[in-house]
Amino acid sequence: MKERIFEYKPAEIEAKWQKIWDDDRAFEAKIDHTKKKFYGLIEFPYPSGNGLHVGHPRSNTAMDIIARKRRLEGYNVLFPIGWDAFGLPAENYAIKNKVHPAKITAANVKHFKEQLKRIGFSFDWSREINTTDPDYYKWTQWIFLKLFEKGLAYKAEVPINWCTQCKVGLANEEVVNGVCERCGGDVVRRVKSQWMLKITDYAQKLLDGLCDVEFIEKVKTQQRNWIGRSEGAEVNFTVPAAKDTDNGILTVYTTRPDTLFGATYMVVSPEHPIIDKLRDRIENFDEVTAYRAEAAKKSDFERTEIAKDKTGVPLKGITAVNPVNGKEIPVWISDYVLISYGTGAIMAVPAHDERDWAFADKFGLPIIEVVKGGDVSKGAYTDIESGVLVNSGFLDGLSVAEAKKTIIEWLTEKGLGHRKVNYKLRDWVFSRQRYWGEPIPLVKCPHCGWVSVPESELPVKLPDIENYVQTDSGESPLVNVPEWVHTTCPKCGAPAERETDTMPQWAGSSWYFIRYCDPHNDDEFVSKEAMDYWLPVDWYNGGMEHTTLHLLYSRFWHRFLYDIGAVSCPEPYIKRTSHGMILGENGEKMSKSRGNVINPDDIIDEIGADAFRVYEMFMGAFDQAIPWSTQGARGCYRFLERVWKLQDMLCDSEEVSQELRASANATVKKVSEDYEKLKFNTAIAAMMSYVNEIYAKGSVTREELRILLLLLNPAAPHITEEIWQQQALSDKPIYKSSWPTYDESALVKDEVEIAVQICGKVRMKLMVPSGYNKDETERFALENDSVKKLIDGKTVRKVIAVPGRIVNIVV
RNA sequence: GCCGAUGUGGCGAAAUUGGCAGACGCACGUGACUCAAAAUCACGCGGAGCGAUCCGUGCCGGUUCGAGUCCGGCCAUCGGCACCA
Repeated sequence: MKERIFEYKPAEIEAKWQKIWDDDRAFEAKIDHTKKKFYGLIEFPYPSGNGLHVGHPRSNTAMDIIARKRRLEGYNVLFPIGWDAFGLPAENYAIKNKVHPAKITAANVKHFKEQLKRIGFSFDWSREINTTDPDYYKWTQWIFLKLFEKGLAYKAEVPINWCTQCKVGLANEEVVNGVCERCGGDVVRRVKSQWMLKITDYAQKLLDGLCDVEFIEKVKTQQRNWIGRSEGAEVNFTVPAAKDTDNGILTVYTTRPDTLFGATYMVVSPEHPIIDKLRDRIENFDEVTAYRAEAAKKSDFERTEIAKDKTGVPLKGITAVNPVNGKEIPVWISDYVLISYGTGAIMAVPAHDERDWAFADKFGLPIIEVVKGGDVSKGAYTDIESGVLVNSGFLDGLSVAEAKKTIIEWLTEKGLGHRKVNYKLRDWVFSRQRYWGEPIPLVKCPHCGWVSVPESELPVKLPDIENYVQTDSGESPLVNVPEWVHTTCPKCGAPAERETDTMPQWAGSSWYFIRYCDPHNDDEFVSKEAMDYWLPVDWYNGGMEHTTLHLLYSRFWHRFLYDIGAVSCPEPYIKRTSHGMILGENGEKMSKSRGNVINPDDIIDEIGADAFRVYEMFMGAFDQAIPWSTQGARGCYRFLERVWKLQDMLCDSEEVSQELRASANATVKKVSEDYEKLKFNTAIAAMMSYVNEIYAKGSVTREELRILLLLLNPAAPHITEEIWQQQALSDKPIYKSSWPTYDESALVKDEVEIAVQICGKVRMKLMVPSGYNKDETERFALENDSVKKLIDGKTVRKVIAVPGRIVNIVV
């Protein structure tokens, strides 16, 4: 082996190439209609004070590999980056230290940017955006106004989580096990007037849209479950006592209208309006009131904690009439019926619903079997496949499916009910009583009501304030800025007040991928040309934790923008994949309190960005949670060092080239395919094997090295560029080169090794000329002397031959 | 409780989807180099046995010439949802 040229010094090489890419503006995307576009997206980070952690680069490196590969394949690639910078940590820091959140955010962004740049991602930094930039949130506000104008934003009284110690409203994510995440104080529900977005209007569209996109199945399933579509019927029961109100009708929602004959009582939720309307007719109103107060006091947490133990109170003096058979049944209230779903009232069929059964069992209510197949004295029979209707008049003898159809037709005809679809999806609570968010651009006028701020006056900027703490009543700190709050009505000019609530963190991230297409446009949120060229996003990778919030919210906004003609495709993302979490070395989730956090800077200091990137991709299956191993990362450094030292093994022997050709071709095929399937671990393993093979031979030709460098470049861009340049493998750098192709015919070797089995057990291995078919392989094996010896004296009963793999001889 | 995923060496994991289980890497062991160590290179590395062989992919059963992979029934771990009628 020749003397080594010089040592592998990642720090020098990486700084050098990062500068070259910057100076060259190598990854800036420009619209070019002669080229096919590829838009690759990763979730833009929240620039937290802790800096980057090793989880971020997993997603980023994966998409960087795809982006770099696409460029080599000739695509015009958009791979942008930005900052999701509104949010609670910056605000909490501001409250504590009386520093403007913008200041700390800017410092964090600077730190994150340095860290990301060190890793060598091929982001288009010229398109960097920041959700807290007024030039950005101007358009977030603009989209909100569109929603408002279309009636999709409305104000409603909804319960929020209120921390009794901090005296602040908390987001659901901040409530952990019923107490405040920060101070451990009790969290109670408090009704507040909030801006809501009518995402429920889009439930069906968001569900249908899933059919047209390539999301991994897990994501689709979670979104479907979250939207929670169910088909059933609304049925009107008459309540004679309520004749004067509601026309004496109480409507329920049920997915089992077929069991209508089995309804033995009704339950309304404690919040149901009918209770107050019937107050004079309810004989035990005091008891009912006490129960309602008890239910209201319970937090959501308590309600679910005691989910299995049913409670309730009968509405004495009130009965309902089952429309199908005229039977009078009692009416109860219980908190197992939710006011927010269906009609807030149910018909209880204890024989065929587990919750109703538990309730009936506890309070001694009658249980009538109407679907045969189980033992309703022991528990509810809920099977809908095999049962047959009984005790059900004209439904007797029908299957559940037939009975459903028949009863719905009957109800519809008589005007007693109709088919109904319900969704679990709730409207989106959109306001926060916080400072560090986009101001909601509305003005409340005593004469005109809520009025939009005119587009020409956007953005409504956040004013500078001193104190970021919410008021005692839980209002946003913006209420303490009278000169900002007091304004005039844009419609009538009368004195009016601005909305002081701000938007949630999800707002800015619901459309950022659109802004990336045209980030510096002052006149529109995106130009038609940019949007038509770049959208939709071809491939979006991100965490599973965003499946039901960010991913659903952004699909909602995009679909809305499509409906009003502002964007030209209905779905924003064609393909969505997810990465697994990186755990600490002890296999637990990385966290400061566990003391198992790995700082990427330390790793890069030791082994360089390339080895860090390679390790993040090699450590295990991309979609699974994997514990970090610094030793394992060092192994990847060793691999790159071995690649570096291939420079000492260069030769121009025809023979060496011949011998490596088949492996090189196989590696191109394997790596090309595995990168696409996000199977980075096996792609890198294949390159390692290829390098091991070269070491076994002791030399490599320029062409075979060239192929390896191209394949490895997306994962380890710096070292591969440097070797490429050192060895003058081309007059242009790799990032301006082309992805290697493979020669299918060169994949075939002269001979293949197959296994010879006797009765399913491997007895020996045999080299067989490749290209042999089934019969030829079989004959070849049976004529082999060693094989003959193995089956000597036995009767061959059957031979199974699989060309290129195996011959199994049954004796 | 419901939905989803996973279960393979000391560890992270592979296995062309029914065809040689453990590729690749970590850790470990032996040797070479070295005064020595580190680094590097070479070899070994599921278990039992000197051996030919036998056993082995969470457990029990089945289909098949052949099962990590398919079918039936369990167990365990992780993630999401959770009184949604």
